[in-house]
Amino acid sequence: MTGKITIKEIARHANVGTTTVSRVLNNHPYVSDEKRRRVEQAIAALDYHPSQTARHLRGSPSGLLGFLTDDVATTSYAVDIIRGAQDVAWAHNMVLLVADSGGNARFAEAAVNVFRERAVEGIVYAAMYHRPVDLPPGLEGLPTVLANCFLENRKAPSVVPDEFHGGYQATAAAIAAGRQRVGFINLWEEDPKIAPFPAIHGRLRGYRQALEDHGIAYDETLVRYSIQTPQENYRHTSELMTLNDPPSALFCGNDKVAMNSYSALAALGLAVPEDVAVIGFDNIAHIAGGLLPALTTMQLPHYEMGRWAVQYLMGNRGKDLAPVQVALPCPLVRRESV
Amino acid sequence: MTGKITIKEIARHANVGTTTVSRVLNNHPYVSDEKRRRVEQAIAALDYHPSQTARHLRGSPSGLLGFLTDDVATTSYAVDIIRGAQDVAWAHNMVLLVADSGGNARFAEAAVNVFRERAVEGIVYAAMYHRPVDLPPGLEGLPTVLANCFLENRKAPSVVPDEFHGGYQATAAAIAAGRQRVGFINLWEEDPKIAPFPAIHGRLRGYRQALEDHGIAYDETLVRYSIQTPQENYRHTSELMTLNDPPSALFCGNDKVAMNSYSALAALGLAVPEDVAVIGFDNIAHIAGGLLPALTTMQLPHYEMGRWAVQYLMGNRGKDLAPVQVALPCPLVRRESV
DNA sequence: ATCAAATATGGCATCGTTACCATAACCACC
DNA sequence: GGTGGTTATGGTAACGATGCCATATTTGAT
Repeated sequence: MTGKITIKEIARHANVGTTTVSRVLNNHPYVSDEKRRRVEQAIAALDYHPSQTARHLRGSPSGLLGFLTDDVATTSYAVDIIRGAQDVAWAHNMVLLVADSGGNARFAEAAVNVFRERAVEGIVYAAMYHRPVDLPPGLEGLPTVLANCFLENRKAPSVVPDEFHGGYQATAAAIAAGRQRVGFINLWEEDPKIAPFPAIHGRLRGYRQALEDHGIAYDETLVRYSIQTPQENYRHTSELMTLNDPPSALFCGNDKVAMNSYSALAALGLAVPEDVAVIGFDNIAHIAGGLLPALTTMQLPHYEMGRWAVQYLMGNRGKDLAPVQVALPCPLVRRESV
Repeated sequence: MTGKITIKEIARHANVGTTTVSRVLNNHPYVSDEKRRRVEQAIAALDYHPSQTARHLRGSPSGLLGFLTDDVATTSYAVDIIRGAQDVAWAHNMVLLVADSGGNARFAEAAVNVFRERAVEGIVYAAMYHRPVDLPPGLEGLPTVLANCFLENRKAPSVVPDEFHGGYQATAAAIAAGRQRVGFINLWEEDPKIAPFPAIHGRLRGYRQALEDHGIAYDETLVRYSIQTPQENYRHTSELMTLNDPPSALFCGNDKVAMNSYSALAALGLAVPEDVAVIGFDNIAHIAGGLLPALTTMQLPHYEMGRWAVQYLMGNRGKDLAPVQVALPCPLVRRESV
C-alpha cells in the first residue's frame, strides 16, 4: 500500500507547485511544456488518481445520480431501464447510485436520505411495471424524474410506455397480415389498487381504435381478461378458439400469456401463424426468442425510458424541471408468429 | 432553495459551537441535555443533512462499493446478484455504485478508474453467466470479489454456482421420482472461448455421479448437446423420445430448453410429468412459473452470490482478501413437472 | 528602449466535518 | 484548600483540490 497519493506528492515529485499540478489536471493554460511533462510523468509514476471527494467539497458538482426503484427482482426484464440510465449518465461523466427499495417505504425514504447526504444531482425513480406511484418524502428540491411510472397529480416529469400506441400497432399488425378477427387476451388484476393499470386500458383503447380505423366492428366476445395464471391464459385461448367464429389472430397481454396460448393452440391442433397469428407484449427475450415459432411481440421501451429520464435530468441541470409527461412508443418486434 | 445548510448554521442557530453539533451528530458524550435538545431542534428545523463528502475527506471511509458487471442486459434474471449485493451493502450502511461495461473492456477500465476516484472500499465484479473472466487493469490494491465468475489463476476470491451439485441434485430428483432413464440435454457453445463453461462440464459430472450413486449405468445415447436454438432444443427432445428405449425423465440444460422440450413432447402426445418428467435449470421465473405444468427446475444462487460477495468484502475490511473459491448450492425448486 | 499585454508559477484560503487541544466548572476526597 | 478526576464546551488544524491573488518572466508593439 503506497498510502494516499495527493496532489502534493505529485507537486513535490515533479518539483512544481500544487497549483501547477491542478492546472495540468484540468487542462488549464499557462503551464510550460516542460513542467506539464514532468507533472504528467509523476502522475503516471505514482499512479495518482484525483479525489472526487475533495473536488466536490471544493464546489464541483458531485457527479452522482440516484437511481431508486421499487423492485428490480420481480420483473427483471425491466433492468434495461438501469442500462439506459447508466449509458446516458456515463456519457455525462456521471455515476449511478442504485438502490432497490423492494417496495419498502421506509427503505425508500432512507435511500432518499442517503442520496441527499451524498449530494446526488438528481434522482430517477423507476417502477418495474407501468403504474401510478407515490414518491417517498424528502425529495423536495431534488430534481426527480419518474420512469415507467407517474404521479396521479402529474407534478413530476415522467416517461412511460405508450400503451395506446402499442395496442394499436399490435392490432394493426395482425390486420395488415390479413387477419380480420383479432382476439385480445388482455391483462387483469383483481387488486383494485393495481387495476387502474395504464397497460390494461391503454392497450384496449389502442386495440379498438385500430379496429375502427380499419373498418372492423368491435366484437366484445373476442376480448378476454386474464388474471395471468398459466391456467387462465390457457383457458381463455381455448375458449376463444372454440367460438363459432374463432379469431384468426391473437393479441396477448404479454409474452407469458402468449407462451400459454401456444400450448393451448398446439393442443387444438392449430398452427402458428398459419391458422392463428399470435402477438405478444413485453418482448421478454428469453420467451419471445425461445418460442417456436419465435414470437412477434411489442417491445417495451425500458432502455429508452432510462435514457430519457437521465437525459432530461442532464438537459435541465440547475433549472427547475417542467413536469412533462412523455410516452415512448412500443415498437413491433417482428419474428415468426404473424 | 435554502442553499446548503452546514454544521455552522446549526451551531449558530442553536447557539453552540460546531464541535457540540458534531458531538450530537455522532452521539458523543459530554453534551448537556439542554444543548443536545437545542441542536436536535435546529437540525430538524433547518432540515440539515450532514455532508458525506466532507466526512469522507476528513477521514471516514467512503461508504461506497463498486459493482461492475459485464452485461446485465442479455441475461436479465441475473440481476438478482445486484439485489443480493445491495441488501448486504445496505445493512452495512454502504451504497452501491453500479456500472455495466456491456462487455467493453475500455469501458470497464474507465469504470474502475471512476471507482478509484470515488474511493470505493471494494469492488464486486459480476458476470451474467458463470465463466472465467479477466479482470480489467487498475484494480491493484482494491479489494475485489468475483461473483458468478472466476479467474483462471484463482488469484481473487470468487463465488460461483455449484454446477456439479446442481446437476447431481436434478438427476437425483428424477431418479427419486422413480425415473431410471434420465435424458440430459446439456448446453453447448461452439465458440471455444465459451466452451469451457463450468456449467456444461460441472452438470454433466453431477449427472454421471448421481447415476452411479444410484447404480444406473451411464448411457451415452441419452446425453445431447444443444447449441440452444429453439429448433435444436426441439430436435434433441424429439430424437431422445423416439429412441427405442426412450427416457422417462428429461434434464434440460436450462429453462429455455425445457420450454422447447414441452412443445416437442406435446407434439409427440407425451404428457408431463406422467409420461416424462422434466427438470430445467436457472429458474427463470417467467418461464418456469409460466409453463403448464409449472417447471421443476434448479435455482441459480444469484441473490446469494451477490450477498456472499459483499459479505466477504465487509467481513474483511482492511485485511487482504484470501482468494477463496466458494461454490453455492443450486437448490431444487419443486413445481409440477416431476 | 519602454510599456503593456500575455504567459508562467506558486502561496494560501476555502469547501464541511471531525479529532485534538485547551479551558473551565464542578465534585469529591483526603 | 489543594490535587485530581469527570463533565462540558468551543477554537482550530487538518483532509485534497482549486480559484483567486500576487509575483515573475517573456513577448510584442511602438
